[in-house]
Order: sequence, then C-alpha cells, then structure tokens
Amino acid sequence: MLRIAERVAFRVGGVMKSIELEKVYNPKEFEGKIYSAWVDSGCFKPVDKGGEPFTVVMPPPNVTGILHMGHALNNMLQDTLIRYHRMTGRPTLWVPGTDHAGIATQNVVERQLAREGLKRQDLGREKFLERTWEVKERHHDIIVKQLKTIGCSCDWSRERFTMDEGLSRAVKETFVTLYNRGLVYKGEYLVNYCPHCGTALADDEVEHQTDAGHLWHVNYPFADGTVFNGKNYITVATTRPETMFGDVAVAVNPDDERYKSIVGKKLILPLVNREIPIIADSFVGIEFGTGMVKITPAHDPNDWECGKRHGLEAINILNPDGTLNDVCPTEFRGLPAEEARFRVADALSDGGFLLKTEDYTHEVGHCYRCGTTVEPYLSKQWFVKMKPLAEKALSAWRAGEVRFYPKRWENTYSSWLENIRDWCISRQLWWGHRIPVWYCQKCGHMNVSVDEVHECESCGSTDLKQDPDVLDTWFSSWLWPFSTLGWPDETSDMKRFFPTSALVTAYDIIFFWVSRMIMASLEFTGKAPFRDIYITGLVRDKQGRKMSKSLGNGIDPIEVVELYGSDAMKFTLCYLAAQGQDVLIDMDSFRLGSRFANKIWNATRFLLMNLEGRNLVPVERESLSVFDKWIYDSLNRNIMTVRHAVENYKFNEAAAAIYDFFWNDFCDWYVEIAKQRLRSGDDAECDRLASILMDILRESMAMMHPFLSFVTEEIWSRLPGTEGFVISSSYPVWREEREAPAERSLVESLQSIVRSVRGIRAEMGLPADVKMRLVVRLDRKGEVAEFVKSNKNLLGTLAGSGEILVDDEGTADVAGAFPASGAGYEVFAFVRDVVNVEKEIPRLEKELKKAEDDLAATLRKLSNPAFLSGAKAEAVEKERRKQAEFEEKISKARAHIEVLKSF
RNA sequence: GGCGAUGUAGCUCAGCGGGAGAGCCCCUGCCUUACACGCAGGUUGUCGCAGGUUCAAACCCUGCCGUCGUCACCA
Repeated sequence: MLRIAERVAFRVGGVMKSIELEKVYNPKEFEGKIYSAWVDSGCFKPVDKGGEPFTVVMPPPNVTGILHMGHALNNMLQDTLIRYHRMTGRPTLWVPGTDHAGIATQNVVERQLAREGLKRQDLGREKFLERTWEVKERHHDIIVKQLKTIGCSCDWSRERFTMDEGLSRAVKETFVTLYNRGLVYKGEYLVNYCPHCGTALADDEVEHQTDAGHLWHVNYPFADGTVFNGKNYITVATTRPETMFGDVAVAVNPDDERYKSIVGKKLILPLVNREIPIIADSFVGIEFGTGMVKITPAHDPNDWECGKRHGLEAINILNPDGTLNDVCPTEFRGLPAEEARFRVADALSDGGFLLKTEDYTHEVGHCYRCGTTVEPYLSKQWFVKMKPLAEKALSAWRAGEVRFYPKRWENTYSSWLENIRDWCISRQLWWGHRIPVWYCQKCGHMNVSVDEVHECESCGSTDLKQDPDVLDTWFSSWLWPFSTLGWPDETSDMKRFFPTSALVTAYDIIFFWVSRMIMASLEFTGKAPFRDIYITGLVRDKQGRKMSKSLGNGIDPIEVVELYGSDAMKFTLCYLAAQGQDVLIDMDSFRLGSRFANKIWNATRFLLMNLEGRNLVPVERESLSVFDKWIYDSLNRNIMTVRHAVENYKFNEAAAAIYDFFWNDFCDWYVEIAKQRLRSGDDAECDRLASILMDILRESMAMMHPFLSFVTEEIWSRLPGTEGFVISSSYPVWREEREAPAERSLVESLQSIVRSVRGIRAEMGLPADVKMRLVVRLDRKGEVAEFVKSNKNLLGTLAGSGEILVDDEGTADVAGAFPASGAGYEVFAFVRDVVNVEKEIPRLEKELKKAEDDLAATLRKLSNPAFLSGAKAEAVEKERRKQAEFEEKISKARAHIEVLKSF
C-alpha cells in the first residue's frame, strides 16, 4: 500500500509512469496491513457529517469458542451494510462485543475440570469464576482477532461484553425495575430442569427430540376391593413408571361414559401402598391409551396444572441431580431416573402389577446445551411476566416499527409472542449476573436492589444473604442494543445512535433474542431497538447439512481467508446469500470470489501498465465516444442496481451486478476495445482514454468496496488521483447525464455482430491466424450502419477477421460465403474451404425451428381478439415487433440453409 | 397435529404475470502485448404433478406428491 504522500506525487507530477502491480493477486500481502491502517486512522468510528445515523450492533458471539462460518456470514453481511452506508455519508456506527453465554461457557469450564477429575464444587465459586474469566479472555481474544481477520469495520473503541460493569448495571437496573413494576416475581413452579447442568431452563432452552421409549401398562388395584369390568384394578399407561412414587391421583375425562361410575373411588399405589383417588379432569383424552392417566404433579406439566385444579399435593421424588430421593422406597433411592425406570418396571412386574410393555416413540425434552433429558422439576425460581411485554412488542410490529427481511419471519415472531408464557430467568449456575436480591436471615424479607444491600430494609438486620442464583444469559442479551450504548445513562451515544438501524442475525434466535430485545427496548426506552431485521440463512454444507463438529463438515473461516483471502470469502458469501435462503458451500465455493478478486487485480495491473507516458486529463462529457458513453451508462446502471439491492438487503443481487459489470462489460468489452484504441498512436486520444479508464476504475473500486474491501483499498492506494482511503470515500451515485440508451443500442448491435462472427470462427474451427473476409449486410441504413462502418478495424480485431465490407445497400456479392444473422444484420464470411456443412446445416435448422416456434406463439397471441383487446398496448406492440423479428430470422435462416446446401 | 419454506439445466441457485437465466460442471478451440484464477465459442430444461384464474402463468389461486424447517403437554 502506498502512502498518501507518494500518491499525491503521482498526481502532480504531470506525465505518468507505469505503476507496477505484483504479478500475482496475493491478498495475504496487504489485507493485514490495510486493516491496521484503517484502525490507525480511525475510519471505523462514526463521522458526523450531519445525516441520519446508521447503526448496527453486532450480535455478540459467545465466548464459548471461536467463530464459525455462520458468524462469518453474519458479520460479513453486516460489514457490507456498514461500509455501504458509511460511504453514503451517514454517521455510521457498528458496535462489536461478546456474550458471556452463561450455561454454555460454564459447561466448557466444567468439561475442562472433568478432564482433571474435578467438579466446580471442588474449586468453590470464586476460584471457578476466576477460571471461567480466563476462558472468556482466551476465547474473546481469538474472536476479536478473527473478526479483524475477516475485515469487520466495527468501532473497537466501543466494544462491549455482557458482563462489563456498565452492562451489569443495566441488568440489575432492569431486574429491579421489572420487580417494582410487578413483572418479575419469584414462585414455586414446575420448571424444566437439566440434571447435568444442575439448573432450571427456560421453555425455549428445551429441545424436543423423538426418542425411543416404552409405554408401560400398570395395574392400580382398588382400595376397597371394587370390581370394575370384572377386574379389581384399573390400568394406566405411563412412559415413566419411576414417577409413580409421586402419583397423587388417577384421572379420567369427566365425559368418559366408561368411567363415570368409578370417579371418587380410591386406588392403592403399588409398591408403596399409598391410597390415591380417581378424579375427573377434562384434559384427559378419552381416545388415548386406556383413557386413564396417573397424576404426578411434581413431574409433569399437565399433571401440575391438573393437580392445582384439584388441590392435590405435589410430591417431589427427585434430588437436584436427577436421582430418586428419600420419598421413594429404599431400594430405588439414589438411582438416576433412567435406571430407576427399569428397576421400578421390574418390581411392578414381580408384584404382578405390570400388564404389558410396548415400544413407544415420543417427543422428549433435552437440554439445548448438553443434550441431557430435561426433567420437569418443582422448585422456587424467578420469572418474568411476559404477557404485558409481549403486547407492546406485538403492537410495535403491527405499527410497522420493526420490519423483517424476509417478511415471512414475522409469522414466527408474532405467533411466539401471541402464545408466550412466563420466562424462567433464574439459573442455578455460577457464571453470570448474580440475582440482585438479598434475603434477610432474621426476618426473611427480600431486599431487591441495584446496589449491594448491607442492612435489611425491613428489620435493619445486617445478616443478609444474596440469592445464590444467576440470571439467564438472555436476560443481559435482551438489553444489548441499548446497554451497549450506555443505557441506563443518557449518554450521547444513546441520543445519537439509538434506536439502531438494522439487526442482522440468524433465524434460530428469533425467539431467544430478537423478540426479547424488542420487548425490553419498548419497556425501557419506549422505542423499538432497530427498524430492519435481516434474517440470514444458515450456512450448510453442499449436502444441505448443518455444519457441525460431530459431522466434521465445518469450514473454518480463517482457513478460507488463508487460502483465498477475506475479500474472496465476503464476495462469495454475498453472492450466495439470497434473501431467506440457506447458504450451501464447501471450500471450493470460495473460488468464485477468489477468481473475481484476481480478475480485478489483473485488470488493474494491465491498466496501470498502460499509464506509461500518459498525461491524465479531466474527463469531459462532450468528448466521450460512443463506447465511453456506453461504459459510463453501464456503470451508472449498476450503481443504481447495487444501491437498490443493498438498501433492500439483497446482497446476492448486488454482488451479481458488480460481477457482471466489472467482468463482462468492463473487462471483456470496454478494456478489450480500449486496447485497440490505445494503439492508435494519437497522444491526445490516448491521454483521454487512459483518463477515462482510470476514472471508471476508480469509481468501480468505490462501488465494489463494501463487497471486496481489501483489494479495492489496495488498488485505490495505487491509483492516480485518489485521496485518502476508499473506505472513507463517497459511494458513487447514479447520474442522469450518464444515461445513454442510444449509445447502448449501438454498442449492443456491434457486440451482436462480433459474436456472430466469432461463432462462425469457432464453428469452423478456424485457426487464429486465418483472417476471414467479411461482408456485413445491414438491413437498414442509418446510425448503426455508420457506426459499424466507422468501427471496421475494431470489428476486425474483436472478431478476428480481415477485410470487411459493410453493405447497407444489399448489393454486395455474397455468393459462396458462409452466413450468420441477428437482429437487423447478416454477416457473410468467406470461408468456403473450411465449412463443415454436415455440422452446420442441423445447427441452422435448429435455429429455424426455434424461430418458427416463437413465431407461432406470437401469432397465436396476435390472432386472439381477446389478447388484442385485453392486453396492455405495450404488450401488443411488443408482440408485433417480435413477429417481425421472428419472420426476419426465419427468412434468413431458410436462405442460409439453402446457401449451405449449395456448397 | 399447527404453521412456514422449498421443488427451475448434471450441481448450487437467481428470476416471480408477457421472448427460460447465472455461477460451477461438461465439450471444442486458443498461452491473442492484464489475468490459463484466463479468452472465445458451444451443449444441456414437459420451470414437481393436476386443476383453476387470466387475453397471457415458471410466476397468482386450489389440491396432491417430495424435501426441509419450526412450534406443540397428549400419559
């Protein structure tokens, strides 16, 4: 990268020298250096030029590990947005940060300890937390390094961590405020409990899987010897016989005619000989199983609700570690539930209580962090009352304050909010925000306070104990968009950058995170935290499978950078990131971006080589040739396409437009044409052309910068006439004066002729050194004819032909020449000796057939009175034009076939 | 079971009311004064199936089939 001073010297030096670029595009040479230069010059910080700010807060990666491809996709798309908006002149802020990821991080540390044969209790809370902070620091450093490696232009001076002092204060503030508003409460409820992690989980932290299990049919005898249907017992079916020790009733549906007579009777619970009643409750399905359900309020959510309705006791049969407790008969105490299940079944069988055992697959909840089967478990926990919060989030969405891209995710969002249940926020973990509640050991009062309490506010006792639990990790994440900007303080960042503009995240955390952020933000700031929500697809392998450690199909983003460079990765991901679509990739996919970056590099190299002896001049619109106007028109169109695409989160459309413009229009046509013009020997013309080439190249770099940040910056630094960094330059704008439809049409005609001639060459297999004599017959006189005539040399170069006659009178002798045709022209190549008639006639016949089919379709429409009266005028007009075109094609093709047959 | 997505060239996918597209792959020539990570040319499709709406449907509607994702307390 050249320093700015050197570049200025190029500019004022008058006559240019050739600027040499290394022969090979080697991103490793400059990506690191450029990133440092950006950071050093502070260009990731917002610059206030007066416009409306554009703000994004980065979804904070968990400090449990390192970044995967999903993070790379996410952050690279954000970077593209950020760079684009920054270049449009808006004060642009991207806030980076990381998440402490409570349970996940704690698990990482506990796994480490386990390898040393230790448990967290062996270390004690303080030592354990020290160790966790070390893990956090280590992963944090790796994550930051990775984000820098992939080029994220976030403002590192504003980096945050969910357990920072400021954010911790925000968490406490939130908890206390919600408590005071009656939206946080403590209560004894049946919660999801992971015996492995030793903590309660929220409903959405439970993943349901289909597990193979059994359905045991167990007989419960009547207590009073009642005989019912010829038996002195009834049968219930259960998937979890071990929970029978917690049974307090058997329920039937009140409308179940079969059992009306036995409701109220007592049964004997086998193995423990406890009496339980038969009750009627409408939640019982008449159709399912025997129509009888054992009721275990402490271990099943339905039974819990049912028990509450009937005032039944909840008997907890489990220890916190998932083993059976002292309520159970001695022989089962201490056994893990899973093992106890079979032992109890055996015991039931031995006692003659087991009627039968069936195989049964059903949905079972598992911990989303460790995969252990989750137990419904009765315990005292803290909850957030969600309904009032959800209402606000729903109305904000209905009012259009948040918008999803793609829109369909709104269903996911709204249906979750509409069916919301209270959120269990206490976790029996050590890593996280300690619940800001102090229990008075004397009077039992709960002191809820942001600041540490030393004296009970009720009785004044100093004997206080803080709640040992911590808060769910999402209880800090849901504040992220404003806690990172300094809330609850009224900071200048809050005033300036909140609410933020866009959120980019994956769909798997819409519930966990997106909707909760909206709820928290509305509750505490009164505003939606962001306007646009762009939901990315998931990164998958080429077979469409999720990338995972266990499958070993993951791709390390850093390896991609090593192999292809950050630009190649970002461009490829953008190119593949169709809105709402998953991104299927393998390592080779990134060759797309790599090839493109290489193309840009080499095109630049070529153009810079040609600066030798040139004197760069201002580009005057009036002096532009048809080709010049055409390329500016192309650039102009693409600028509009890209701007529109980025502003609507259509990254793939933007990337495709860039690719198409730079590779096809610019390199394959404009630069190829320029090559010939540069050989003219006319210094003034060459100076002008070199200036235009530099102009287009410079503007292209700016246009492409959000997508290929490093290579465009590197090239920018080598181009004459550039100042500063491209990252801080202005995004190109569409300009009306650049529109050139007439010139576009002329160039397209010429392109079409060139392609026809090339087609003939290729079909004939003509060696490069054989120059064909050509007649180009134009159907109409006028501009096109003049244009082709004045570009005969160019046509010859591009198409590889010798002497060319442009015939707009239709008089040239073309006897024996090989024909080809397109709209408005025919070309005749004098290549009789090498024509392969056998091969060519079928090809032309195929063309003819296609044209005939097209014509037939067009005629069908035009002969349909309904079409003529019902269709828009333009549509009818277009069909007429098509008719003429197809007829022309047909007549030419027929003639050409005759010509060939005569050979 | 509810909801949603998706089915277009061998592969990955754009297009979403008026002439079937891209990239990769494949085939044929070319190391043409940047790029073989290249240049030029070419092949390839009952646009899942069946109905309907419309002058016109890959595109809108309905049903079906396939695939995937999500939510859901049925013992």
